[in-house]
Parts: sequence; structure tokens; C-alpha cells
Amino acid sequence: MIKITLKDGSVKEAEQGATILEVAKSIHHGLAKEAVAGKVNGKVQGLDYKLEDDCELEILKFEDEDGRHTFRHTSSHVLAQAVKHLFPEAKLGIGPAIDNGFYYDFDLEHRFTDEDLAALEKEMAKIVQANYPEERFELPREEAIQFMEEKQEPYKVELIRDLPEDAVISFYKQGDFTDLCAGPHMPSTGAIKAIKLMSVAGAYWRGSEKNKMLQRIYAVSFPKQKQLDEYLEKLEEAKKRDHRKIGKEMDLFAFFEEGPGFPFFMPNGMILRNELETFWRQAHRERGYQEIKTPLILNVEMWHTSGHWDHYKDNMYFTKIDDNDYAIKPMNCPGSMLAYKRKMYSYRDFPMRVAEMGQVHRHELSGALHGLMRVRTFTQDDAHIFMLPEQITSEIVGVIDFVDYVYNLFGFKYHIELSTRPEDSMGTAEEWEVATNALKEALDGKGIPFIINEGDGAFYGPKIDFHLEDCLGRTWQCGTIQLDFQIPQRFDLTYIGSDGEKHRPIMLHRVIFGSIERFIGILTEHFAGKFPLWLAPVQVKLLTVTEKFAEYAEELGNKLSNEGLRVEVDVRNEKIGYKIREARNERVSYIGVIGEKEMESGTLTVRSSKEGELGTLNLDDFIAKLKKEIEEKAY
RNA sequence: GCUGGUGUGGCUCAACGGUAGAGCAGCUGAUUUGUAAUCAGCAGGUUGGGGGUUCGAUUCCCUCCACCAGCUCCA
Repeated sequence: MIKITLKDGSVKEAEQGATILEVAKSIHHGLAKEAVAGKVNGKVQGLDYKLEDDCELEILKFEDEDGRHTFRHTSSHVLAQAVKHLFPEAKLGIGPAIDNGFYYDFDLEHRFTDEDLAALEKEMAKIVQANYPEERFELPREEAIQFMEEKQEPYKVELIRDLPEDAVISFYKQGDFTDLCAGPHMPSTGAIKAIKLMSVAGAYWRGSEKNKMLQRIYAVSFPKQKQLDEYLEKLEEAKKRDHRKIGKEMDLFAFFEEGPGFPFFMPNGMILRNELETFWRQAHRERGYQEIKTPLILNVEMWHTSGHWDHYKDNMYFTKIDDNDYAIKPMNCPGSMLAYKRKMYSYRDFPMRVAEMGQVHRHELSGALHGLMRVRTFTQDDAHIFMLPEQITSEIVGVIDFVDYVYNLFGFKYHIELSTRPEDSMGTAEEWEVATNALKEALDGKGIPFIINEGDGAFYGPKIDFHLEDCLGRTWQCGTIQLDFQIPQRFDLTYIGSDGEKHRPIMLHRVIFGSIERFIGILTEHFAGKFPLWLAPVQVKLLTVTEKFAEYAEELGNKLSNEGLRVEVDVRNEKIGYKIREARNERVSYIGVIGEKEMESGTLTVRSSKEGELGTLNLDDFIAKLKKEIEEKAY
């Protein structure tokens, strides 16, 4: 007998060699029914995995992330099997589970159409119906290669060849289909009751644009049809929050064919933007930042000095002035370096925090543009912090806290990534290591979890990235902290130390919002257009029941307006239901209805976009409520 | 940039080898109305641009542009 410690801490005895499924059955019949995999001493295993020693065991259901991955990984094999049935000439790429589903890559001359996807769904249903058991087997390297060569799967052969010498090479067989796979898998294909093939997209083999582009089929699967229906419904709901849709509906911003990737901000959008900037300036003043503004265009020589010419010119726009070459800035740092160099500094001046709302232009690939999230001109809420070596950690921590404060203000969830040295970079390995460690230590010191994003740093230094989610759960980098030993060298920045000698300052680049444009995109989707009151383009809209009350409504409107509130008054000769409907569609924060009883009692009947009906309030109470809400930046 | 898809009045969409239609929005008039659409009338489009096939193209073909999904890239 072996001892199995379960997730709740209880200990269960079982015969040596018992499978996870058998243990699940012995705990509860229902649990065994829902089980999709197990976690043995922290490692995910299939339900048929035999427990040989004392261990910790967690039974995984579809609701558990690891369980869901196993379920969908098996789903991807079902997809591949279906494709092989219908398109035997298709060559297999890879087919992993991802956060919200799974995909499989195929190399195939024929292009998958919507009709093909429908046919594949049917074929997959047959495979599920057949309930093929998943049979695992291992092969030595040469045999494995030979096996896949015989099946004419060149991509699989390449994968096997690239596996480390000592790797166990395993395969999973389900009916007439066998795939190279580390597993684990479901015991059989039968549990995958609901499958939806979502889309086909091109994807480079192994993620490199130098390789052939394969066809990737994205899909989702669930144990129950109902779960799939709910998922699809949720997706539809999420799409209603899309900032491109809401931006149009609320008239916040616009794009025109004349300027792809160049957003126009409309009056309502400018209110949001200006409120954000006002808040930003105040918050920076409180934290000891100065503010500057540097030009959009500087000569090309300077971009050689900064290193941008060598490492970034494909993303830059250029222009000529009097036959001399100039570039439009893609980043604010070089301008900030010139500003720094205008005078001498003492170590006593440090840390020196210099902020800039800087508009930059970058040539992004046409296919990468996405509403306000990725544009070709955007405003970074930039700052450069010049400091002494011993100030590095406290400054980084200060910025992390600043970002956290701002994101919490909106109730954002975020995750942090640490991006390390890219292939195309400046500086020595030692400098990169020191800089990377400084960032890492600051995060570790605060006990903040982060993931490492290898090779994704800026060309001049490693960075901490703060990622926020959009309506579909896609994440976008917003805040970033970048430690830079390179650009201060290139511009020969100095300060006078306590020893009277010249030294090189350490510099930090950082943004909080990241880009105002992207941040507004995220805000819009996060709040579905129902912005916190302090940001709302229209805070109050007064609606008259009939034209009789127009004069009184205008008078109230003026009073509210004089209190600094953004007010509109709708005195049109329309039914009150119609006006309410319209105001709601405009996502006005507070709707005030004014009719006979309100005029007599000097009140208004209020409806909040977030709280619904609030009843009848007198004007002073209403103003006080709104002012408090604005003051608190409540959301 | 790459792969696939889409492009019809301000918005959402219909039609289709025979020269475009609806709803909403807009304008005009009537209605004076109590919590998500009052009624009627009017106006609005060289069907993304260019080229080709055809007696005839919005429809078929080519090309360019933009947008959407994904890849690559990134704030």
C-alpha cells in the first residue's frame, strides 16, 4: 500500500500501481466522472498514470487550468486526426492548448474554407463518438525519426531532431492517428462533447517569419455543449465592449483611410484625455517630477548618436529640412538627453525625475495596427530618472508603486513581465546582467510575481513590463520601467560626484499609462464606456418631461455647470422614454429627469449608469454626491 | 510585412450579370408626452480607388487601399 496525500491534506491509502482514475473513484464517484487528469507531486499526469510511491495527488477537473489544458490538448489531436482524414496530404505542425482553447498548425496547399471547418467539426464529432483510447508509447530517437519519415511528416522529424539527446520521445495513438507528443492526455477521445472551430490564420513555422507560413486552425472545446454555448455568448458580450465600437458610439475618437494608424480625438475623447493628463501632472508633481517638452523632429546625426539609427530605423519616419536629414522621434529619450546636457549637475541633484508627455511616431507594420491599442503615433507619459548607483533600487520600487497606485485607481488587473536582452542590442553582457539583476531584485524585494520574457527588452536595456487585459483577454503592455546604461554613455552624460570627479549617471526610462491612446483603449473596454465620473465626457444629462420645464431645466443645468460639472440639457420635444434611451446609449453617468413634481420641489429624479434608479434627490445633495465621487475618483 | 476574410448612404445591414433597398440617425411637420424607440413626409449612395471581361458590372477577373482575425513585431 502507498500513502497518497490529497489537496485538502487528507491521506488516502491505495494499492501500489493504482491509477489516478482508480484513486478518484475511491474518493467519490462524481469526482471520477469529472476528472480529466491528475497532478502528482506537482506534475500533470494522465488518469491512467500508475502511482508507485507515496505522493501528493490533486485530481484535476476541466475547471482547473491544468486539467483544461489536458482536455484541450487531446482536442487538438482530434482536430489533427480529422484533418488527416479529410486532407491526408496535410503535414502536421504543432497543436498545443492555449489559454482560451487550442490550435493546430497544418502545411497544406489547399486553403481551409468555412465549409471545410464545418466538415472538420463533423469529422471530429465522429472521432469523439468512436471514443478511441489514447495509447502512449515511446521510441528511441532513430526509430522515432524513421517512424515520422515514413509518415512523411517533415515538421515532426525536425521537432524530434531538435529534442535534447536525453529526451524521452513519446507518441500517442488514437485509432488510425498517431502524433509525437509529450502528453499527458485524456484516457480517450470520448469526453470532448462540444467543439467549435473558431478561425483559420497564418502562422509561421516555429514563430519565425523566415520560415514557411502554415495554416493554423483555432478552436475551443468543452465537456458539455452548454459550456460551449455560454462561452460563445460571453465572447459576443465581450465584443460589445470593444473600444473601437464604443469609441465610435460615444464619438471619442476616429480613424480615416487617409491616415491608417493615426487616431483623431474628438471632443468627448479629448475630455477623457485631458482629465487623464491633469491627473497625471498632479500625481507627478506630488512625486517630485519636473516636466519638459522636447521637439518631434531632430536631425539624423543625433539618432546616430543615440543608437536608434542602427537599431530602430526601420520603425522611424524621416524627413528633410533644407537638404539636411531629420527624423521624427520614435522615442523621447534622445531629446531628454540633450535637455540634460544643457548644464552641469551635482550628485546632490539626484535622483532627478524629468517627465514628458511626448508624442512619438513609429512605423508599425500595417497588419499590426489595432484601434487605439497599436497605432503609428501615440503619446507616451514618459519620464527619465537620472540617479546614483545606490538609488537604483529605491527608484525602481518607487515607480512600481506609482504604477500600482494608478492601475488600482481603475481596478485594473495586471501582470508583470521582465524582458531581457534582445539579439539586436547595444552594450556588454556584463552591463545587461547588472541592469537585469537590478530590475529583478526590485521585484523580488517587493515579493511581486513576474514572468520572464526572454529577448524582449529594448535595444538599450532590460525592462519591467506591466500588461493589462482588453475585452477579449488579450494583454497589452502599458507601463514599463527600463534601466539604461547605454544612452547616457552615448550622449556622454555626466554629473560631479562627492569626490569632485565626473561620473556617469544611471538612467531609468519609465511610463505609467504607457501610451495615452492605448490606455484609453483599455479604459474604454474595462468600463464598457461607463467611465468613472471624473473621466466621463457627459457627467449629467437633464431631461425634461415636456417643454414646460425647459426653462427650469436650463437653470439647473447652469447651476450644475457652475459647480464644474459636465452637463447637457435635453429639452427636445420627445417622449421621456425616448430621451432616456438615448442618454443611456450615450453612457451618460447620471440622468436627471425633470417634470412637474421636480420643478415644484426643487429636486430631480436621478438615474445612475452604474447603480440604476436613485430616486428623487434635491439639487444640493446631488451636487455633493457627484463632487464626492469625482474627488474620490470612484469607479 | 505575411496568411485568410471583409469593404454597399453618418451607423447597422439587404439585394445581385440588367444600371441599389430597409431600419436607425438627419431634416420638415404633427404630437406636449413620467423612465429603453409617437406618427407622417423629405432628403441622402458614380456600391473603397483604379483597370479589365461583357451589349451591360455593385455583382466576374486583376491590381491598389483600408478594415477584421491571427502570425511576426511592439507602448
